[in-house]
Parts: sequence; C-alpha cells; structure tokens
Amino acid sequence: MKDAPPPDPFDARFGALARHLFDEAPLAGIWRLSFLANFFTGPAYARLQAEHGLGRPGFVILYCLSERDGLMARDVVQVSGLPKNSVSRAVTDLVARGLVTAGSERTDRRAKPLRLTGAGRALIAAALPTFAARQDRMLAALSPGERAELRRLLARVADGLPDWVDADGSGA
Amino acid sequence: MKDAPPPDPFDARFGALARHLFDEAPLAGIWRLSFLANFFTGPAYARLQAEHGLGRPGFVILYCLSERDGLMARDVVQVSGLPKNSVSRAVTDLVARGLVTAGSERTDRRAKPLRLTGAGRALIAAALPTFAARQDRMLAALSPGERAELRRLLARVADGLPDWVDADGSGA
DNA sequence: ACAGCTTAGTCCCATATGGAACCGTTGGGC
DNA sequence: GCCCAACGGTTCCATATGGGACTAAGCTGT
Repeated sequence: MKDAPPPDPFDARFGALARHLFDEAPLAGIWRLSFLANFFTGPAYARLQAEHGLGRPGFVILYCLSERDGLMARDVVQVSGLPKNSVSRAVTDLVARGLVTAGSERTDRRAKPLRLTGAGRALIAAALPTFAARQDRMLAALSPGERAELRRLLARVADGLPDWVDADGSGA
Repeated sequence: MKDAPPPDPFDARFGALARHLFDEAPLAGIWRLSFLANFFTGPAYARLQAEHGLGRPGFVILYCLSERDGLMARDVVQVSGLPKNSVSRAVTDLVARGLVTAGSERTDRRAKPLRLTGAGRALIAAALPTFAARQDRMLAALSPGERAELRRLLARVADGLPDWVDADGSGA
C-alpha cells in the first residue's frame, strides 16, 4: 500500500526534506556548500580526534605547517578564520606534545615562528590519508573535466569573497 | 623596496598561503568547500545571534519549519546533521520563546510535530534576508550559466554522498 | 625619545557543544 | 499478550569554543 516512493539513496539517507533544501529552498545556494562541508568534516574530525587526539584547530595548524613550515599563529588565523585564542591554545597543546616548536624571531620578539618536529611531521602524514581518501571518494562522483570545472567555479566565487566576507550587511 | 607583490584582494585578505591551500594543497578539494562555507556562515551566524538571539540550531529549525511546517526534531537532525541533543535544547528554547509549538501526535505519543507560531514565522522572515543577501553577493561572482553549472556539479557530488558519509574509512 | 596606535599572543570566563546514558513509547516476532 | 529491539526525545556532564580584556612588543610621527 505504499505510494511507490523510489528508493533514492540520497532521500533515504537524509530524508524527504533534504532534496528540497538542497535544490529549491531560498538558501539552497549556501546550503549546498554548508551541507557538503559539514557532512564531510564532521565524521572526519571525529575520527581524527579518536585516532590522533587532534581537534580541528590542531589539525589545521599541522596541515598548514606541513604546507609551509615556519608560519606564525597569526597566519593560521588569517587563512583559516579560526578565532585566535583557539589557535593559541592549540599551539600550546601541540608544543606540549612535542609536535611543533615555537621559536622566536630575532627581529620581532612577539612573533613565534612555528615548526613541525619529526613527530609532528609523522603525525600529519598519518592523519592526512583519512581526509584525502574521503575527499577522493567525494570527488569520484565527478569526471575529471567536471572536477576541473567545479574547481574553476569555486575559485571564481572565492576571488569575489573579499568583497562580502566582512560585510555585516548593515550598509557599510 | 618591495618586490612588487600585486595587490590581489584575495591574497591581501587571506594571506599568501590562502591561494596555495585553495588551489594545490593535498586537501584543496575539500578545503575549497569548507573555506567558503565557513567564511560565509561565521559572520552570518554571529550577526543572527546579535540581532535575533538565534544560534545555529535555532536558525536551522526555524528555517526548516518555514519550508515544511509540522516537522519533528528527528527530521531536522536527519537533514542537518546536528546532534540530536542540540536540536532538542534549541526546540525547548524556541518553544519557551513562543516561536514554535511542539504538539503531540495521536498515533505516536513520542513524536512532537513542530509548528511555527506567528511570531516564529515573523522572526524567520526577518532573519532570512541577512543570509539571502549574503548568498546573492556570493553568487554574483558567477554568471547565471555558471551558477546553474555549479548547482549541477554540487548536486552530483551530493548524490554520491550516501556512499561515503558514514564510512569511517576503516574498511567497512 | 616619547606618546599613541597597532599587532602577536595569552588569559579569563561565560556559554555552546556533543557523547553517552537514560526514559517512555512503539512495533515486530512468536 | 509478552518480550525486546529500535526509536523519539531529554538529561547529565565533561569539554570545546569564542568574545573581550590584557600584556608585551613594535611601529610612527614629531
């Protein structure tokens, strides 16, 4: 006596509303991005916490350092949007765990250039594949050409970002 | 004596690393999504909190109800990925503020169908434009054709989502 | 050289968050 | 009808989070 609802895996997993919010609702444009980002990162960070005792800020710091060693906390804040006190705390923790060293700049004694230790490098190397594999599975839904196109479109959106990120909408 | 760094607004706002993390780093694929989603929602939710005393779960609930009245907390959890206790708390708060009513289903006394009150409807109507305007500014970087294409690509990724969201990567 | 602004990082504290255990309800098998 | 697993929702509690004030250090102009 069922109305023959086709067993769409997406609807089955996320409910009948999901499609509507994703496709047609007034905030569908941003919902699509947030939805994907949240369902990607949620489980990934949970696993990271369980396996490596790394929270979001800690992971971001290590990841940034693995791409550019010698960054300062300030740089991580700027590029990630994380609150600076969260980054500060996470750095303290990473240093305590021997994953990172906080040196000091001769020219500016406030600044503390961060560097990965061997252990830090090993940890991020061990943690990355979790994310990378998940990312690959996510992008496997697209052809290489589509992936390139998605990348181009998101880059375009990002280039316009400085125009509106900091706008509070109240006129200025 | 500067090395003539071109005044790229994106680099200026997010730092030299930003471009690299967005374009080429190993997790660039997911970073792009998270980066945009976070920089979009962060300020938007901050403003929402300040102006309407609404947190993320509260807003999501009202938004969902404004699209489909009579949902249950369970549905919101399923579609949003928010932890169910957060939703439960937010519902309690919304009911206390007279924005939502939690009825009771005759057929299942556990279930509590949620309905917007007039005040709730007014509040979400007042809060939506903040997000909508921001969304429009974000998408203004793209042509209509590009927006449609972005939408198509993200929908494609979303359709594959059930295959990997719940995978913990440990084999199963 | 010093007054006043900015910036890197830290600290305090109130609040948000989320896992896990829990309660009452329901539905299925027998 | 009875048991038990699954379910919607709530509560408890330990922890994460983030605004805002604060310190220390540099920069700027006069």
